Amino acid sequence: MKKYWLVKSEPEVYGWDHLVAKEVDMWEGVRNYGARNNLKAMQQGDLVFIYHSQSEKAIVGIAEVVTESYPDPTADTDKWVVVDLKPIKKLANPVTLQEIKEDPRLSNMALVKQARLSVQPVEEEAYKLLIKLSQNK
DNA sequence: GCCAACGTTGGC
DNA sequence: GCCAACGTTGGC
Repeated sequence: MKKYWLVKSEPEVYGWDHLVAKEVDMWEGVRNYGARNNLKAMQQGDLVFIYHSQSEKAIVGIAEVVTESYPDPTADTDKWVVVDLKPIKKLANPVTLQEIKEDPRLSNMALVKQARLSVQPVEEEAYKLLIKLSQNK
């Protein structure tokens, strides 16, 4: 069954536009065990929200997992992994952290409760709702 | 730029 | 293996 995820990045370092420019790219640099476990659970075809932290604090686009996890070639040990992501589409309107916090139906999202987790699962209901929010403007 | 939250490291 | 100290992330 298809699953949904959310990954965070700082747009100035590596954001949605970088991914679009590359067409398909490794999502690398995850150095956190919780986040890594989520990366490992990703499967081909899963959908991934790209969230921009810091200056933007909004979900900006959707990517698809094209290759499930494999060892991170940029790491000096083999305990870290990456996945390959392909941008699918930019959201019509970004969904901001503020909007997410204001919606009680989204208050249990890891994004709200565990601000620092850089790779996190998203419930299917939350996914659908976020898509709606991105269109209702 | 500050600070809270949280993850990691290292001494014991 | 515990826990204090430290470092990093990210919202404000």
